[in-house]
Formats: sequence, C-alpha cells, structure tokens
Amino acid sequence: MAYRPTDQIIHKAAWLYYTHGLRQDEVAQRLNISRASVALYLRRAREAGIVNISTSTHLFRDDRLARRAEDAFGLDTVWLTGEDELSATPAAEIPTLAANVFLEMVENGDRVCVAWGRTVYAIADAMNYADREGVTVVEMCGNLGSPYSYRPDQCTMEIARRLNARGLNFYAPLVLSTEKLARELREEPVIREQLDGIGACDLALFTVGTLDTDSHVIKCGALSLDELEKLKAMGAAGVIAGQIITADGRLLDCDYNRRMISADFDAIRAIPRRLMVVQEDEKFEPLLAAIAGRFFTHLVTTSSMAARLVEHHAASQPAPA
Amino acid sequence: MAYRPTDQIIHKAAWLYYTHGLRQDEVAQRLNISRASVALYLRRAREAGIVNISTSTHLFRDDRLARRAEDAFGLDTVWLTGEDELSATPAAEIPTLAANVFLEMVENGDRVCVAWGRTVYAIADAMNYADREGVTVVEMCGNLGSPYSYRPDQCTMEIARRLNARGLNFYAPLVLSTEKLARELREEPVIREQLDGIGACDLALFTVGTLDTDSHVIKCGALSLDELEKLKAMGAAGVIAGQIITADGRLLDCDYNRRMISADFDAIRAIPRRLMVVQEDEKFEPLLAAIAGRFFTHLVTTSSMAARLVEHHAASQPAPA
DNA sequence: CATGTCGATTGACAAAAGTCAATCAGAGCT
DNA sequence: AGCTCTGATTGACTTTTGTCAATCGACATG
Repeated sequence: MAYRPTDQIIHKAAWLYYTHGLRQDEVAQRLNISRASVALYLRRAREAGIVNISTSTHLFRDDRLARRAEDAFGLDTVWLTGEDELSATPAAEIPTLAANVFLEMVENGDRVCVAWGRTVYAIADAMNYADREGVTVVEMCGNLGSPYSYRPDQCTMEIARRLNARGLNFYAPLVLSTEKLARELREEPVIREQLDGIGACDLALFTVGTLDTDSHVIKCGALSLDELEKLKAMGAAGVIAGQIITADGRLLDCDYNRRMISADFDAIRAIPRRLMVVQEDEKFEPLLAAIAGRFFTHLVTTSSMAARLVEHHAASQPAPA
Repeated sequence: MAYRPTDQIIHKAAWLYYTHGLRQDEVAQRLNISRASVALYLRRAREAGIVNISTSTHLFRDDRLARRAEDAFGLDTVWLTGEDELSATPAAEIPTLAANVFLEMVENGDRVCVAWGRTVYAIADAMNYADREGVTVVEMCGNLGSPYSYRPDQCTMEIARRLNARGLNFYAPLVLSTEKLARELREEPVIREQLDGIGACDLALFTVGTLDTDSHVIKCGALSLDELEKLKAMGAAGVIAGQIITADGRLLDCDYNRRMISADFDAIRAIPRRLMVVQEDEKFEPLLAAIAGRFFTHLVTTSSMAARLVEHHAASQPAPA
C-alpha cells in the first residue's frame, strides 16, 4: 500500500507514456531523466501492476464445443485451448489462459480461495501483476510438504502478490495421523475460523487430482500405494482440495478423509464463482466426478478434454427432447 | 457482440503478442501474415478493447489535499490533478484523469447514467476502449440542441461505444415551453420508464453547471439572459442535470425547473457511486451547492479547486472537536 | 468486360524502444 | 577515511516497432 519513494516517478512515467501516449524520450525530457531510465521504469510499472495490460479471453470462449460443454453440464462459462497455432504445446497454454481468465474474474474487494498443486502454481506463475484493491486470498485446505519446488503456502502468497492482495495461509497440515487429532485441531479457534471463512469467499480457484501412482497425494507421501489401492477399491475417483471423492462426486467415507483438515464441500459449493482448471488428459475420470459433485461453475481445459466430456455426456444421456 | 470474421485473427495476434510476449515478427510467422499486418492488428486490438492497457489512478489519490477533501465533505474518493510536470495545461488533464477513474469504476453488468456537456464530452473523448460486458449507458436528462460540435445523445453513444456497451437515449427534449406539456410528457410510458430507470443505475457520471452569461443553459438557448437574472435573484446557484439548484443544494422552485424533463434528485442520490468532474475554476460556487445537495460521492477536480473547497469548509465550520 | 472503388496487405524505411556494460551514489562496515 | 556492496542511472548500440506509399484482390458498376 505505502508507496516507496521511487514509485512516484515510476507512476508518473507510466501515466505520461501509457495514458497520454507520449514517447519515451518526451517522458524523459518532462521528468528530467534519461530515456533509458524511462524504459526501465516502464518495465517496473508493468511488473508492479501500476500499468495493467490484459487480453480479452473471449476468443477461447467463442467456440462451439465450449458452448456445448456449458449446456451439457450447466456451467456458467467454459474456456478451451485447441491445437491451433496459438501455442506449440497446447497443454502448456492452459495455465496462461487460466491465469487470464482468473484475473478477469477477480473483482476489487473479493475474497478468493485457492487450492494448491502443480497446476495452480503454474497459474500463479503465468499470472500478470494487477493492482486490485481490498482482495484477500485464502487457502482452501491444509498444507503438505511437497516433492516439487514449491510449497502450498507459496502458492497462495504468489497469487496474493500478483493481485496486490493480502494472503492468508492455513495454519495446519493437510492430513494428520489420527482422526482424533484432526477433530481436535479442527476445533481450535484459529483453524475453525479459517475453515469457516471458506464459505464466505466470492471466488475459488482449484483443480481436481488423480489417484494414480504418480498423483499428488502419493508423491507428497500423504498416502501409501497400499492405501491407495484400498481406497480405489472403495470407489475413490478423484481428489478435491485434498479430499477423496467418489465417481458421483461425494466424499468417500474413509479414514483418510476423516484425518483431513480441508474445506467442507458445502462451503466450497457456497462460493458463487468457482473456477476449475484441468490440464492433463489423465484427469478425465476425476473431472467427471467433480462435475457430478457440482464442484465448479467455470472451467478451463483443453478442447480434447471437452470433446471427451461432451461425448461421454451424450452417450450417457441419450435422446434429449 | 458477434465477431466479424477478421476479429479472430486480430484476437490471436493480440494474445500471442501481449499475453505470450512474442515479438511481432514471431507472431507474423506463426499466423502466416506480414509483420506490418501484425502491427496493424495490434492497433485494432487496442482500439477495440480486446487488449486493455490501463494505468492505475492511485497517484492522483495519494495526496494530502485529496484526503482532506474526502474527510471534509464525506466523499468516498477524491482525485486531484496538480500543477506538476504531468501536464503542460493542468486543466486539460482533468478529462483524461476522469476518463481513467470512470473506467476503473465501471464494472461488468453495470447500468451507468451519464449527463452531458462540454466536460462529459471531453471525458468520452479521452476514454480508452474497454471490453466490458453487459454494461448499459443511459442519459440522465432530456436533450437540447447544442452550440458546440456535439449533441447530447452523441455523448451517451460515444461513452457506450468506448465501453462496448448498449447506449440508451432519452426520447425527450430537456426543456419544454409549458409546464403542462412537460407534465404530460413525463407521464408518457416511454419517458416514465426512462426517468424511473435512473434510480436503478449503479454508477453516474456528471458535472455541475454555472449560471454565467456564457454558461451552458444560456448558450443552448434554453434560458434567456433576462430569465437568468430573475433566477439568480431567486437564489439559483448552479445546474445539475439541467435543473437549477440553490446554494443549499435544493431544487429551485421556479417555472423553468417545472418545464424540465430530467432525473429526479432522489433518483440521482439513489445511485450508489456518483462521479462528479469539475474542470473550471468558475464552478466553485456551483460545486459548493452540489456538495450541499450531496449529489456526488466521488470527485475529480484540480488541486486549486480542492484547496478552495477545503479552505472554505474550514472557515465555515470553525474549531472541530 | 473493362473500370473504379475500397479495404486489406505488404516491403522498405524511419522512428522508437530495449539492452547492457560502464559509471555513479549512497549505505554499511572496518 | 577508506573500502565494498548494492542498486540506480546513463550513453551507446541493437533490435523491434510504426508508418506509408504501392500493390493486390474482391466486388460493384457502366
């Protein structure tokens, strides 16, 4: 909030250049500094979100397939990246698109809730700096040591930084060793408050996880391969905010879930706008489960995934009126 | 709404250039067009609001004087342009600043209400293109032939165009020749609906007018010099949406006002965010009247005007607690 | 069918912006 | 004071971007 001394001149340079359309040398002259400095300041201004450059994401929504997916699953909006010339590797485009969509969805004063994981981190990384006001970013679930280069709390903090927002971390691990401890921890006032705060959010950003051998929960060591197999036998189909769900989108009744500190599903569904981002083809089944559980209202994914979803939907619900 | 065929490629070029940070020649190569075309498309994208470049207006709010003005008059936010190096002619900076502030205030789905006049037209002219969704722009009052190069309805339409919004004009003149006719016209369903719609707006943009010999109402021929003198003798202090107000911000009880088709003052005050923009030093008295009538919640003006306002306030309300 | 018109497109050149090594200024330390 | 480190600033150079006259192509018209 409080501007550092040099921010004043950066701000002035940005105003003259971007708003008044002066050239860099004119700005330099006006502010009595070298043109090289102006160029530097302008980069700073863009990085700090003093200047916002955003590209409309309409293009990705103006797509037959996206509309059909919206209709099929009753979603507010679907954005798709195709295999066109926009990107060499379509999947890698997802985080960029998601970051832009997310930025368009955040409004001043919003309280937003983010999950964590590889995809969410990639989104944070691809996100532009923006100067929103009064935004708060909270975590959706407890933390976990991570095998990747990031930690869950860094995810939240990075997004908060990009949005010029306040970031609040969860002061709890994701999974505890006993159900009793989890229950007790959930009743701690600090934790209780954080859990209760999730339902009061305006916007959520999250993904659905797989239950493969190289899925997140396994890699983080939260779950052993043995346990995984047992859970799959019990009907585990995907992971939402750390919690295991069944194919019909309900919380799987198992010990693991009971040892968890994470958002209550009703709280998640109480958030009006919920953006789901799915990058990997392997997440087809988990995504179906997430749809069944009505976990999200907005979706960013690949065209091929959307095609599979729509096809599956048509097959399972034959002959509409 | 519906994109013309070439918009697709403009959109793609904008995405690759602004979001992915490719150079123009790389974009050209990727899309199989010449680099010159890319440069052209990018300009179009900026003009059409597919790409938004905006500069934060914080700089103009981070000002002691602005804060004092906010406190003194209970306003939400005040933005000031000073006599610094940002502009050769400080007053000419006002429309630019106001346009940027206004753009920051408009949110998707808003219904905004704009008055008309030289200042509002200058603001429309300085406004960037933006791609808001579901915005409606309505006029605040009836129309009048104008001695300047613009017409009231053009004001509304221009702002609508810049916001990619729907513009609705008032189907009535501002002043009629008899009170009876005005009353009858106000009861016409079309007009009634338009008048009623004003209170349902989310945001308003307007100015306060003077009552000098070269003021708007005179120049437009709505009022003769004789009438003007009489009205001033009756306590006329300024003009809000065509209507004459007294120094304490109330509607002046006169024949002229009764012949008017314009927004009801309570309807105006029912709009949650109301941006007042004042450029000319001569508008000091009218602005005081507008403050007294609590017509606005946000203000863009010059530092010198703000200084006079704050000084006046301090003098009239001595020794606060 | 030739001809005019209008917008889209391009190549070539001029203008503007980006970059980087070198320099400078100040803070902190011995 | 002298030294070192860090970050800001700049001049000189390179790369990228903006512009515009010329050309192309589709369509309408005499």
